[in-house]
Amino acid sequence: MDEIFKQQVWEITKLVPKGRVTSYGAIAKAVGYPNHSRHVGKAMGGCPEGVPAHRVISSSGSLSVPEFQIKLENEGIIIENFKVKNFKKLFWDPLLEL
DNA sequence: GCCCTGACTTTTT
DNA sequence: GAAAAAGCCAGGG
Repeated sequence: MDEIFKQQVWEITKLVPKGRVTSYGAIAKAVGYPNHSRHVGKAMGGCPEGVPAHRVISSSGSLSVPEFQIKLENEGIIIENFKVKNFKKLFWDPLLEL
């Protein structure tokens, strides 16, 4: 994947409002790669400080990284059994902001 | 250029 | 609604 791709992914991720979440697929679309949701995840693996990667989860509302539960709860997001409660309400689509 | 892998998604049971 | 399978594309060996 190109560095540009990562950069864009991180930019979008940083735009996610506090207390909200989004999905890999949504970000993938936002950066212009609708079917590269996986690579969004890979880009997250090398995300720098200041990027709220914990707000990026799968489209089902389940946490890819259980560890993020703490941070999410800290932002006011309710986690239940490794899944985001009220996911539909908390879901933030990057495309709406572009 | 083939094969495996991946913080995924969608469809089908 | 949860679990399994198929689909998707780019990178690395």
